[in-house]
Amino acid sequence: MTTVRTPAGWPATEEEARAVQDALRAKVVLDEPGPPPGTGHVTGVDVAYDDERDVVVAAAVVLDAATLAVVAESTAVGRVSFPYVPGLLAFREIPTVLAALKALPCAPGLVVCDGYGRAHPRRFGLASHLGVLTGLPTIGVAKNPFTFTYDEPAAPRGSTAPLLAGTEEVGRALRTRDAVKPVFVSVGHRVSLDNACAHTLALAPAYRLPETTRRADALCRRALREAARALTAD
DNA sequence: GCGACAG
DNA sequence: ATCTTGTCGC
Repeated sequence: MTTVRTPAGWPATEEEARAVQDALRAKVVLDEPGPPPGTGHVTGVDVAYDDERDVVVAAAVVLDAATLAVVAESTAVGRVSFPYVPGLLAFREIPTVLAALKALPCAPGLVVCDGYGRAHPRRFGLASHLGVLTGLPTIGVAKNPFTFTYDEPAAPRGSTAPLLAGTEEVGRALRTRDAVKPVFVSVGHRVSLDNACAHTLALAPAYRLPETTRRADALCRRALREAARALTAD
């Protein structure tokens, strides 16, 4: 597991962090469809915390998009680089996630993030931020609607409803299982919203959450437990 | 001003 | 995110 520290010049205040988002937002690419679902690699990234010990662990798990088989995985440990502030989640997760992505032995392909992309107060959530920093196609799949509104999608798996900021569609509520609470999909970087939803559905054949997030979540939790055990052992 | 608020 | 046992159901 690779170790990272907070990058020099990392925002120290909420005001600085918002300024970074406002500056980087112009670099987001929204006019590319992105890779076709079911081809190449799809990579899930997730993070687990131990605020008590000031430890954060990120995991990246690469799947074969056609079979959903695990192709490669990596983890990285770091220090908590920012407190949790709604709208500024990226500053808490990104340094360690970047390290995990860099530690992968192969190309990540499409990156699936836990959280939002365009569905964000300043249209620059975690997935957008990670996309701009890496140049990779990214999408966000969140478990909650944040502050946005939506009408309940129809009951069958595959049904969608717009996720709205006022009248602007910033993402989509996507039903991945019949009659089960939808997930909330938004575009990160270099992927269309239609394609982001198609990928998410293809990645969730059996459970509400995409296999990418499930795998990354399980891996970073296990790695965090092991890291905490190592710190306690001495 | 107050509360809500991805993880 | 994280704290946490059993339990109902396929």
